Amino acid sequence: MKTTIKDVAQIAQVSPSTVSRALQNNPRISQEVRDRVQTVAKELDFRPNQMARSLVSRQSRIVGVMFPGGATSSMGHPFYPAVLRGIGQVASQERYHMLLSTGNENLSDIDAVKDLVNSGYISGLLLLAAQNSPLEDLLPNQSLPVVEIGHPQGAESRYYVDTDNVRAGQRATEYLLERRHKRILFLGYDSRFFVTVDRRIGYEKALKERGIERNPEWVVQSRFIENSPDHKLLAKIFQGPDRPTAVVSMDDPLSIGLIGLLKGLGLSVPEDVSVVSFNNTAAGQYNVPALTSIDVDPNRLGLYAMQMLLDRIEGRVITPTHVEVPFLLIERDSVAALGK
Amino acid sequence: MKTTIKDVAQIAQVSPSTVSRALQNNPRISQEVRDRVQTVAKELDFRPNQMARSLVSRQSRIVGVMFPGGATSSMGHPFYPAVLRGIGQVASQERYHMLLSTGNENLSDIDAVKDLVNSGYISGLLLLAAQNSPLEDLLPNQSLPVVEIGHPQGAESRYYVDTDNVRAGQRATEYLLERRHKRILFLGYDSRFFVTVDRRIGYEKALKERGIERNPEWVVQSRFIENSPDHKLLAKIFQGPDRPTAVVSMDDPLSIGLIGLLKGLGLSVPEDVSVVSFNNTAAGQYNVPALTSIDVDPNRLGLYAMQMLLDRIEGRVITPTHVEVPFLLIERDSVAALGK
DNA sequence: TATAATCAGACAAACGTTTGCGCACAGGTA
DNA sequence: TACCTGTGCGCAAACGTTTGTCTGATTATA
Repeated sequence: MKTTIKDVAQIAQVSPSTVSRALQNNPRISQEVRDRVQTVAKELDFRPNQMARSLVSRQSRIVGVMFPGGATSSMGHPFYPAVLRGIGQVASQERYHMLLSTGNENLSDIDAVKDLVNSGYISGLLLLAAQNSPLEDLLPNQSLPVVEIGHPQGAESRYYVDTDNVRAGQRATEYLLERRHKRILFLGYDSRFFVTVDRRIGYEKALKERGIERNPEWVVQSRFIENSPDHKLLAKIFQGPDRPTAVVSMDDPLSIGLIGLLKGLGLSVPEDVSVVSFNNTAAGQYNVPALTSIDVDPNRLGLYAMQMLLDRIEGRVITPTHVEVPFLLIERDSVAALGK
Repeated sequence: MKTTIKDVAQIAQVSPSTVSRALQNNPRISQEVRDRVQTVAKELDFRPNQMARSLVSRQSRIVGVMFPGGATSSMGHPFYPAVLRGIGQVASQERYHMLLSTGNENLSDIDAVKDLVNSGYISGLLLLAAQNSPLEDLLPNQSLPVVEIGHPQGAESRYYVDTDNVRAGQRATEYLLERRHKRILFLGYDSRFFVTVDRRIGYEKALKERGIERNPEWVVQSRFIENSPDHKLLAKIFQGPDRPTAVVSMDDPLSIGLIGLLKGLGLSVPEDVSVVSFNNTAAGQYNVPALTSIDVDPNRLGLYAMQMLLDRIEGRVITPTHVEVPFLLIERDSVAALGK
């Protein structure tokens, strides 16, 4: 039998309520009794049942962490573990736990969140929102603090941390422009994912500022370079006479796939085609050529998000409703300057 | 206000206990009432408060997942997310949640586990045990099912899933022996980590079976190839006249570091030195040369462990107290056969 | 027809805490 | 002496469920 508050109370010769207060250092309890209770509690290795505590206090020291498609699918990409790591860092410091939500084929993400929220288990929610979702519907209980990681479209009132993907896309493009590239392809666009939408905006902005006409056919939607339809489209584009000399690519794995495809066409990187990639993964780092890639600092993304969430849970005043985490362009070997 | 069982009871004109039973399809409730209650519950979008439910039933549909050193440090290596992914897969199917434990500098792993166990939050525990720990002490509540991932030394009675690291080490070594290598170095030994201890045993076993004398100085403990003391030791070994022609290396990042170091010495892989690595990471896959590496299938490790844990939690009979997950040697470009 | 057996549902206790309120006792003031 | 004010602690309700036991009604048995 686990030791309960009653056991402590009995041995310390006080009532359960006194034990409860004594352990919280409530000033209504005399120093003497407080010491006695705490000693007994320590001796019995008493650890309050969080379930009971949470039931009445409606506070759980657990935050829900919702991965799109469940942890199952997300964990495949190093971005998510890195975010989780950031979250874990502050969770650990503040003695919070993380409850991972798991949507799957039978259980939509939305239902998974609902379950999480209504379960009463969590006192805050971290939403890794890759896609936009009607969050309002998700949260019958308006009082639950939510912080999103990733930009929630059209809802400025929400709390979130994010990368400024417009600027990131712009920066990637400018980096190539500065090296005299003019024919730049944008690879990995997907209207469902706001990261890519935003980066595309930045990409087009950069082109426009240099007065370069953009070619809509050079925004390629492939996320799965290995498969055929996009494969063929890309092959066609790169076999044409006015082929792109550079690519802004949404993800390192994608870039690596692209490089393989180009090699098959007799084109090499960076000699024939330059590539600026995103996410700065280990795979990209060790690739040959090592990828020049924008690091969006997922670790810090998680860290800030968790801090913000905790501020909200514990009612600390916070001014900003969102924070931007700076990105960093890591220069490696996949970009060459074009001759004059 | 969230809708409670009482709200449902009132509207369905029955008592709370009847609602409870109706929702569990308890046969003591007539079909008619059952239907009525369920309809009302659906209309109100009633989701039982798990906190309350768990308090009385002592069942939470949450399993604790304990990473060594907290999720914080673990998540850096792709092995752990992959395990988590496996766990998540079956958790998702069975509508379980994962509660991540987070030890840190102020809170030892042991205390973190104790907290987790006594919190009452979890009904099972998955222990990613890299190092041995006095598990018995950890579990005052003997009734909590625990499954370990990784071999718990000297406690055959526990439940665990594991890779047969002795055989894996042996296999890696044999793979080199078959290619006529005789001078083989073992890199990354660390007595605190049983994986490496076991693999070393396999390594020495393989050597012995071929009648090759083992050189204790060729078991190098470095895990941090970039830093100096091990760095120097390795440099010295590889600059000697009878330098190793092959290496069994405990981890892909380590191997990549080694390859860099060798390059600095004018030695190239696989021409001068062959490397068989472990963990088959993306980084190793894209490395040049691509690493021949043993995949220990962490995803399946997590999957089996979670299945085993659920079997125990839900009281299903299970015969084996542990299961071995097969490993796979992935052949790539970091090994060359030695001439006759 | 009386009695037992069965059935459907209600009642209430319990899970282990927190917390508002009440009460006794002490000391100070009138 | 009588009254007020604090101080320190206990009592009991509450959180939202589950579950053992009880009750009243129906049906079966003798």
